[in-house]
Amino acid sequence: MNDLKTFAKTDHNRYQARMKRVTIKDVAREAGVSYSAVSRAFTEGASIAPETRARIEAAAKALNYRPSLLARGLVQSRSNIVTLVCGSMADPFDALFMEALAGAMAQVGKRLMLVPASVYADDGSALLQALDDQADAAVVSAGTVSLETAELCVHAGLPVVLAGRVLDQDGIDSVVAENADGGRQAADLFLRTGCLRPAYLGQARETFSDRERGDGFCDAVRSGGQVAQRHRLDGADDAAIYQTALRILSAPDAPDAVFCATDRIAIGVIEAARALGLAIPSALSVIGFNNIPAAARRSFGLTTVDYPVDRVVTEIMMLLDRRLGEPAVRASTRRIPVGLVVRDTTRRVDA
Amino acid sequence: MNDLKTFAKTDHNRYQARMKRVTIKDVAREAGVSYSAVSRAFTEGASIAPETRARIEAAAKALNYRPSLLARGLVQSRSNIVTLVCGSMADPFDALFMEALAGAMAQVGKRLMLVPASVYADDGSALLQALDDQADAAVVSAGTVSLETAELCVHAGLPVVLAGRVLDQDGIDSVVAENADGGRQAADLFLRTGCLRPAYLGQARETFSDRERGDGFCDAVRSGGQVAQRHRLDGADDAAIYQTALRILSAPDAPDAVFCATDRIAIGVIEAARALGLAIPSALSVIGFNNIPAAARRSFGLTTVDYPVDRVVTEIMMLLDRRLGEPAVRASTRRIPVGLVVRDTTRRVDA
DNA sequence: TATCCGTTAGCAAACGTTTGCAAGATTGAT
DNA sequence: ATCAATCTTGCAAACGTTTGCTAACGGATA
Repeated sequence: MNDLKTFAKTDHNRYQARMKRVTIKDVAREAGVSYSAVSRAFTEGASIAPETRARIEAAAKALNYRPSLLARGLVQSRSNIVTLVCGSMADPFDALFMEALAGAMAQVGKRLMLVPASVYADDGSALLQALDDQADAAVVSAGTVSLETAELCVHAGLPVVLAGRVLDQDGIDSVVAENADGGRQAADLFLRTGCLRPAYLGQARETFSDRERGDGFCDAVRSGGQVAQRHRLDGADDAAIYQTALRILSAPDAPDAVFCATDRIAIGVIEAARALGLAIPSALSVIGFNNIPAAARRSFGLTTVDYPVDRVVTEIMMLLDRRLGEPAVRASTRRIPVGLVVRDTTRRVDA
Repeated sequence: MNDLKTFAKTDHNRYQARMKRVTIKDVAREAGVSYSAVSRAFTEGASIAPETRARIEAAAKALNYRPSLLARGLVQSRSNIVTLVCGSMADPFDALFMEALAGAMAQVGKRLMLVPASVYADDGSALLQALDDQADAAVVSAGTVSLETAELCVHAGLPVVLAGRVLDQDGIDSVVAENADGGRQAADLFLRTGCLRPAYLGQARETFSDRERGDGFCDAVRSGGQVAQRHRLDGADDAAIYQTALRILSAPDAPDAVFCATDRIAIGVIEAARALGLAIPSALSVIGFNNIPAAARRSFGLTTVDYPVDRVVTEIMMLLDRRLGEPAVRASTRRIPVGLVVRDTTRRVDA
């Protein structure tokens, strides 16, 4: 990607041969009205005679007129853009979340602007992009968001909703899974199916959800009178997942049941177990989190904690709706209930 | 998602308590200069005394000033936004493509605006969003794009690059895989490993790439003196893939080798084969396309045609760079070479 | 000291909309 | 026919920038 270095430096305006845009004035002239009339013709419920509107619409169509969202955004100080600060798409869950969110936004006439957290300094500055864009709102599903940045957004009246973490800052809504409960459910199943050495396997870098899941799991295991190992990935990609799983499963005190922070990790564990000749679920039980489509594949049949992405998106939309209507409303964090879907990587519970 | 119906209708501006934005004028007042000076302080290489610039930057920082991209975009008629018309993210390849593209754009100071093709009428109107946004460019990786719409974009001076298809319209660049060659390579491997009833399995709705892959494959099979079956999915989701595969593999004249339009389809075929007790690769060979991470998993070990997503993104950036510098340049379509990566779903070729 | 040139700063006009206000047109009732 | 009330329309001022032009201010040269 070295050729990109020259990209920004090239003066792309040298050949400023860009066509002049068809503006509201052109339409006005064509239709023989003032240009405020044209504006009104395109605003639903504005005070304009049906016949005039028809004439204007005809003129607009003839000229291929399209309103400039930039100009509109400028004067309304609202852009109909929602900024999504997102991370890697390597986990299918994240991709599906983004798709669902984009769809929901489109339904309410807003569009999603992508900001990859990875290309910004890890100081929460990615979120500031939303401010620059005059975004109507921001959704953060990855990356750091500092209290300072958050404060800035709140102060600027930018609604921010966090997905997958909560921040102790007034004015910042968030929606997260009932992570601890999910962990508890996983632990319960392990205990009830007679697992003796349960373990938790979390992300390489601890995240909010990751910690909650691990805590919920380990606490529940402890309540059951056992102790849980707690591990962490050596890296973020599939190979690292596999290697970590191999290491854990071939250790002297290898677990006989592992609860993973995500389905993607769980699948790596399944593959490592198979490579080691460990029978699933008799010798090793595995539970994931998210219930991504791959978990349901026959190749894996992964028992997992279902985290319904549509519910997440719906909650986000509701929080946004509420805060857009009433900006000063107290911040709230919505907890999405999760539920075990039992497949083939856990043993039957004895009746 | 029924609650969204009221979303747009709610008057979110009722409580227009939005903080007044810190503008260039505020900074100018604070720094004791005219506001054009402030503008220049933020434009690289502008004619301004270093000391004045420093003072202005200090003032800007003190006030938390952030330039309005809307205003800037309006006057420059350039928004630093690139619109991506995209489809479902159910196939990991698409998600990874998007991630890579977003990253590359971020590196050159542009941001990606998501337009889900599915929410727009199937007449190419999704692309018009790019026009409304005053986007610097548009990338289309899904959905329809009509000649009429394309013509409109070209005429408006909006660079459009198509990913995965070519359009016979001057001014529209595109980058596509050497699909036919990939199909040919797959066919050759099948033939050389002694497969007798090769088949192609394409998308539910035929796409450009899909057709090319199928054609390349079938032609090559024919040149080898055999005939190839040609099938099509019954639906788009994983379940439909699996069912279709089941049907094809249990037919009386079931193929003993199937080349799939994508890895995702190929994985479905592998699973169906296993469910039917067909040994891979002895009883059934399978080849996919794209080489997504899942193909390399031990569970699948899928032989596939590698289509390097980074190359695609690089080409797109280069095409964009070229056209931004010289808008009237002739349209070109870049073909990305593809290559077989042989794993475990095909038989060894006899030396 | 007068002249010229280069650098820096400010003025004001764009960019394409929306929208409050007031005037004009239309309607209906008296 | 008159008046009030309602609808429709146009004017012009925003919105927050960039940028061409001009002026001011130096210093260097003659």
